[in-house]
Amino acid sequence: MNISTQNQSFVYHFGEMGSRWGFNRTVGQMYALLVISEEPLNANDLASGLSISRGNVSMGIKELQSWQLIQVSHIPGDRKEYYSAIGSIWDMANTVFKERRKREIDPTLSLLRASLLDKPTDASDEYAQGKMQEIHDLLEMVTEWAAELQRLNPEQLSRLMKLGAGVSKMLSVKEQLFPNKKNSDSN
Amino acid sequence: MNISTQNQSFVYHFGEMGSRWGFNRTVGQMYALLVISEEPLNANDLASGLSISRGNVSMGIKELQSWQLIQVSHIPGDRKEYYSAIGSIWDMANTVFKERRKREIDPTLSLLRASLLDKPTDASDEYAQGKMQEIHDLLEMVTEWAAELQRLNPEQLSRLMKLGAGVSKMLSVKEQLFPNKKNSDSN
DNA sequence: TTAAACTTTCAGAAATTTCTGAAAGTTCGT
DNA sequence: ACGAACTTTCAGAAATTTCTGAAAGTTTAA
Repeated sequence: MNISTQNQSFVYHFGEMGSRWGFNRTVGQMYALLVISEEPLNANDLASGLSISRGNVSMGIKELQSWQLIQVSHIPGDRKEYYSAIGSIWDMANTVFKERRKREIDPTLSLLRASLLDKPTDASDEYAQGKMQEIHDLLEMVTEWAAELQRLNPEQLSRLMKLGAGVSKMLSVKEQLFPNKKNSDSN
Repeated sequence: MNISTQNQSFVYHFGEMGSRWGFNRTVGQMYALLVISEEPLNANDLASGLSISRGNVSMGIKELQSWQLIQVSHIPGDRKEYYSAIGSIWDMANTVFKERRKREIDPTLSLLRASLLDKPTDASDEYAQGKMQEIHDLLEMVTEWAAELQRLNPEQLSRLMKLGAGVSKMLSVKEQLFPNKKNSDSN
């Protein structure tokens, strides 16, 4: 298998960026290749397409599976496994978000919660705990919100985003329609 | 300088996580330490507090400055530079978001735009471009939206997030109040 | 202008991550 | 039960990233 020059730069770039998104270069490249190819690919296709070893492909597939980003299929009369990217781009984004939350935010939240249970022993500990509390509250709010948003379907989400700046206008409309309890945050 | 055991785990954890957020372990630790310490710290404090070399601290500071996350100050009669985390936790989150967008999303968007200008040479190129277009549109929408949200002040943002699931209800209210052009996206 | 007090730089060392390829494991048809 | 066709594993090699510490650079005061 070889990749058209047009797609080469996409695959390569995805490799570079992939590493920032939590997986390594080859895994990023593998995923990019699977996303842009209409037909499912087998492990040898990936290895030859990206000029990497068969063993590396095997590990990469395992990784992509742990991210729930790819799907296995079979071709009658062929014993190889064929892989393809799962679902739409929205699904992909959703999955990556959820997965990163699980890997990056959740452990931090646990740690912060645990730290906040300790009694501060002096003024500087107290200051530190204050900051930790702030970080905790922010992370918690953001993750909860993200979870809410992920429950919307792409269509709703898309509409919401297209509101853009309108969102703040909407906020004030909402406040006027349903003026509820006072809004005195400690922020 | 040494760090209380209570804070040790926070600093260490931030180091581990930091690497996922785009900077390396030591830079993450340095930042964590600066965030939770009320008084500004000098380079030696950081080096001894984290048991790392003075040179490493210097590089870390440069990195944190490029992220615009820290501030320099001075103490009368002392020639050392003292560093502290800039602004509130909200500012920090904002800065990290903006910075990551610049480093991770923007280059991808450019690449995708460039790729989309090429004429596809065959059916598989065409399929690939379709996918790239989808990714492009998604990234563009999300970044634009993120930029909008960042323009809100923390208070507004916080109110918006606390709406939680209410956001979808609000969406439909808004549609009823201002039913405008039909909503026929190509998604 | 000199020297003390600091900061930065950067070559090479150390640590970490990723990759290869041979060997071991699995599955399937006969 | 065997062997062909595949996949996975994993020890060590290669590549990459991070860190150290000595040397060079900068700033300030006198």
